[in-house]
Amino acid sequence: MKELNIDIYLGDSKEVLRQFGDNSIDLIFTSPPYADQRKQTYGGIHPNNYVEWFLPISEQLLRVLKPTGTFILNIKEKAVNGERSTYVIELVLAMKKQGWLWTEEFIWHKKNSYPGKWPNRFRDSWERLLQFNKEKKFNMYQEEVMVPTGDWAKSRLKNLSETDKIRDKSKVGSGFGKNISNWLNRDMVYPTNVLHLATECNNKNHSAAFPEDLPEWFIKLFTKEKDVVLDPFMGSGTTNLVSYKMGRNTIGIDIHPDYYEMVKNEIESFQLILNEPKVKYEKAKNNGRTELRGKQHRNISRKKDS
Amino acid sequence: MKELNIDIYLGDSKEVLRQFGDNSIDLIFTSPPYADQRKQTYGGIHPNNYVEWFLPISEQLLRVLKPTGTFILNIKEKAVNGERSTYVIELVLAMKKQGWLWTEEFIWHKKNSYPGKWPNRFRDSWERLLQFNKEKKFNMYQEEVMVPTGDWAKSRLKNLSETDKIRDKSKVGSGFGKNISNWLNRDMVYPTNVLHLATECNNKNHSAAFPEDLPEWFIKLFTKEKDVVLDPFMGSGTTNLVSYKMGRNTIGIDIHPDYYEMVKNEIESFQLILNEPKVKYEKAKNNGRTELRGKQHRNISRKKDS
DNA sequence: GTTCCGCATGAATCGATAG
DNA sequence: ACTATCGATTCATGCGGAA
Repeated sequence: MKELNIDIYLGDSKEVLRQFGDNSIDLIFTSPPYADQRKQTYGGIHPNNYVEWFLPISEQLLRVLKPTGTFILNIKEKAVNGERSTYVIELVLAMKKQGWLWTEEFIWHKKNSYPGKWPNRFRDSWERLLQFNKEKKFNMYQEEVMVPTGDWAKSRLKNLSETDKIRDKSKVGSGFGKNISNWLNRDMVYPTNVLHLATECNNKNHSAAFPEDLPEWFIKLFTKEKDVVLDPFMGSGTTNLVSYKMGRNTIGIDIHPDYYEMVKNEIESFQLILNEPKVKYEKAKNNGRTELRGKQHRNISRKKDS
Repeated sequence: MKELNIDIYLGDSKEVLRQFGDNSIDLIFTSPPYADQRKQTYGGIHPNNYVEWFLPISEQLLRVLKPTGTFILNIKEKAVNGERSTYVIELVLAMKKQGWLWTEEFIWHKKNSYPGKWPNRFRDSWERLLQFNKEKKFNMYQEEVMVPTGDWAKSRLKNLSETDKIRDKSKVGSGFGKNISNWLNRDMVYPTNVLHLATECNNKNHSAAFPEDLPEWFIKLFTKEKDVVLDPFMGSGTTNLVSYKMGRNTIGIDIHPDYYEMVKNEIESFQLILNEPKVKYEKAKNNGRTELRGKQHRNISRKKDS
């Protein structure tokens, strides 16, 4: 009998993270608030202060990440005054000085980017997925994200989408949609470092910053079941919910009480819907990791039959 | 009666460029030699020295570019010792200090990237196309690169490319986009900052660093006919040949004699094939710009009926 | 139940206006 | 001069209602 945990915390990540032990996280996947020119906005960080704001947090992340773990940072600089801001690339350099290895930069090619027309610029339709590691050797389960080969898959998938109305995400790019891999388990190849998927607009009454496919792909690639996935900027909790669905333990932190409450409610309704008939719920008991937790945090656990 | 020039130079760009006047170039499109870890390689620059090697050249480029002009730098850092090198992002910061505006970063998503498999990374299938400008206002002819609208493009453009795309390329003067917009002049939308082109590998017996579509797209976007396109790292001369086909004046510089000779021969055979029946050739006469040229350069001009 | 059309909605960006 | 706010522009997607 095993337990899966979703632990969410209300507070500043650089403070909350002190509660966690060294080398305890397998994957950090997060999309921090992007820099905002407006200084006094709720949650906005000015581009000029972004690096110094982020470094204390990444310092803690470096500490809690396992040596075999990976940190994926989803971010994109905005255009300010006709130029691209440089705070992201400055952050990369600063994090290297902090001790991180900058292993790779994935590209998220957004199919439906925000519209608009300007005399000097086209629509911004991609974001960075910066991969950082502590060591050169890290866990990577490449087979989990293999995709069907080009020609054969194209024709097959075309018929599929015409008949079954399967969404575009199955068709393109880098291995999203597990139904495909079930049918086409031959002629599979490894994906590339360009991911091609759409931004889900708003499925429910809350809008996620990124589609579920995005964290799902990296969770498959860098963790196995029972591993621990951390999102230090939880937001609407997409990373944590996806992790939980995929059988990973997960921790979310956010400084905004409304996000905290929203995810808390989301988890409850989510678990009720998913597991009503078969699984029994209970409040979490204390175990090794829970001893360190602060009062604010919420811990929801699910018993799994095994 | 107008002349179109292809001028190619043998020499170091930072020296050759001194011959050119300020504010005389409309577009710089180039793919410089990538950094190479091996110190003594022919043409290779060590990552640690890359920025200091490039800055004297970009200083000249900043001088010769028109205030309304654009500099597109095609580059991608390699993975060295398990990490992405940082010389490209350091170069961006250094060029900003030099006076350049970092306007945009396009992504070239290569459809067929270099094959390979590694335990800690996937195939690299994208490159950066860094856009720099002198002023916030610059020439941009966005209508020239419009593309068919979404759903439609997938089915129709595919047929197009299979049957008629090759014929379009071999045609002189008329741009690739012109034909499309004639046939599909409704439902056209502006593109994004992600380019999705295949890498042509087998055009001739020499392999170009990038497909012709890539410089063609930026030449259409940032220049009009009779404008001047410069490639300070000419290589096999793709940028210059495409520019010439599109009715732009073009200048190429390369430090390697074999590249210089190859492009020289290429230009001659290219022009013979293209214009044999109708156009007469002659050695270039001196005009205003030619006065400044050194002995090494080669100037080929074509008389156009008007 | 399908299919199709209309409409709201985004991690956007610029230029103008107002303080 | 410098900064905050607002309107205009634009398009892929998902959803709801209608045929």
